[in-house]
Amino acid sequence: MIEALVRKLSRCAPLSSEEEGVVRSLPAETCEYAKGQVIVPEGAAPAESSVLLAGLAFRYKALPNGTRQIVSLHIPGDFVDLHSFVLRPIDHAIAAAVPSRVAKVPHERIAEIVFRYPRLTEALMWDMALDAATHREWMVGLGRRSAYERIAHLFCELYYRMRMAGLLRQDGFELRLNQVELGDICGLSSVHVNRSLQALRQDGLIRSEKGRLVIPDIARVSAAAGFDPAYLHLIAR
Amino acid sequence: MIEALVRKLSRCAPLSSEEEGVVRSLPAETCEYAKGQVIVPEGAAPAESSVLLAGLAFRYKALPNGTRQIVSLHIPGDFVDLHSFVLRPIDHAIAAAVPSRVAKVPHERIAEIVFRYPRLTEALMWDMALDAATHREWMVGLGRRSAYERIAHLFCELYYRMRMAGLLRQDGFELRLNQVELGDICGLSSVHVNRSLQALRQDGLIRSEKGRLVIPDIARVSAAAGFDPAYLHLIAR
DNA sequence: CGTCATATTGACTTTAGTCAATAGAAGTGG
DNA sequence: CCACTTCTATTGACTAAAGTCAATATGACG
Repeated sequence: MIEALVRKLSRCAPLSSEEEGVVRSLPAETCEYAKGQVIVPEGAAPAESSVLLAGLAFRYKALPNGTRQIVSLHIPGDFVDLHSFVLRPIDHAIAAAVPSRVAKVPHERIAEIVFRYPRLTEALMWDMALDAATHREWMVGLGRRSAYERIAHLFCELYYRMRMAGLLRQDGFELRLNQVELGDICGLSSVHVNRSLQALRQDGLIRSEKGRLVIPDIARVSAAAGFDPAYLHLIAR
Repeated sequence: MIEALVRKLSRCAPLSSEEEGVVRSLPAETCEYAKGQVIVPEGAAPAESSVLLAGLAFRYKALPNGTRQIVSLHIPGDFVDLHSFVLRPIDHAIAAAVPSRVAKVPHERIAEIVFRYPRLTEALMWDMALDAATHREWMVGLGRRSAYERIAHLFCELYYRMRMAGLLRQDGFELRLNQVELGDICGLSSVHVNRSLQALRQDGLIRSEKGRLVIPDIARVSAAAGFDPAYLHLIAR
């Protein structure tokens, strides 16, 4: 399912069929990871970057006091650590949130792109920039939004990203994150996540089915969260 | 003072003198901005990226409720919005914190680099990646550190960045940010910033002189903040 | 000397965290 | 399919961190 990456990169600019072929031929191998397994440990200097093909992965930084902050969440089609091509060692760990399949792209292949395919290089830069834009939106949530809004905002973001990746199924998508993990994303304790989720359900904004999150009215949740999808640079699909 | 950018980019990999020349010739013009002036408004799609030559600038996102979150702070030598080359419109505003001089680099010049100078392209990608790494460290602070630690951490980061840029003067540096701005960086109210600063001073970790911040013992502040400079990718100077 | 911005303080409120117990659900081996 | 373990969710009682509001200083500057 490297196609998801091809589609994502073509959101930067339409790719020629040659360029698409280059992207398709990037993976050297694919690896499977179990739920909770570390894909790249913090401080490692991998010789390849990972593309998530299936599952759900996140990047996090562990603190000396035993807590951690999850700094990004990745769905299929995401280049999880493209930046490790230029910035090593990496400043965070990467782990699988659920059983996941990952394609490994050797850094030499990326170097080749930078040498020979400027338009594709721009697409890679675009992907890095999109990642950073998402970081910024998360910072806003962590710094200035209430617990309720943070969680609602995260769900809105995932709703649109899942939709873009073709993973939305009648107003809902698979999401197997527990409340501790949601807390590590939103900078909250799991107890407070629990209470905020209850409030969101009470208000009819979300419905949780086993491993699935349903958002019956995305406009209402967006309003509650102060969510504006502009930073995701979506395109009509 | 485009030299600061040349030096910064060569932290990725040594640049040839030709490549250095290319960087030096990037700016098309330089602009002056007054304290508080907006350099690029949120939602704009500039045709050039800004390099800070002198002063202090920050990027921020404004929220509907009137608050804002500052998402990055820039010192001379920083490419403030390199990403606007590939990701437009920009998702945040850029403003001068103090009177500042900014060089404008037309995006065509960057495109030229991507077409003809792969090693320099990698250096630009490195700069983008470094920006994102800083975003991530800020996320950790916003999500998981106390007010006291957040402020101490910010000061540690600035200490090392200033030192790298050659702007450190006997354990201190110029820093003209008021407590409201510090609050917008750290996700705190100005009142709480005030109290945390008092605690930091009380503990002998910092000293504030008019427009200057002095850190007599960086090791002690680093310990208090849980600061590890690895994410800044410093090099020996 | 007065004005404006900024810093400081006190009193009080709110949000979110902590701790500990209980309840549910999911998965496992027999 | 059942008993059992284990993880996850939920609840209550209490604490602590940070926010709010409003008043008062302080300081830079024209």
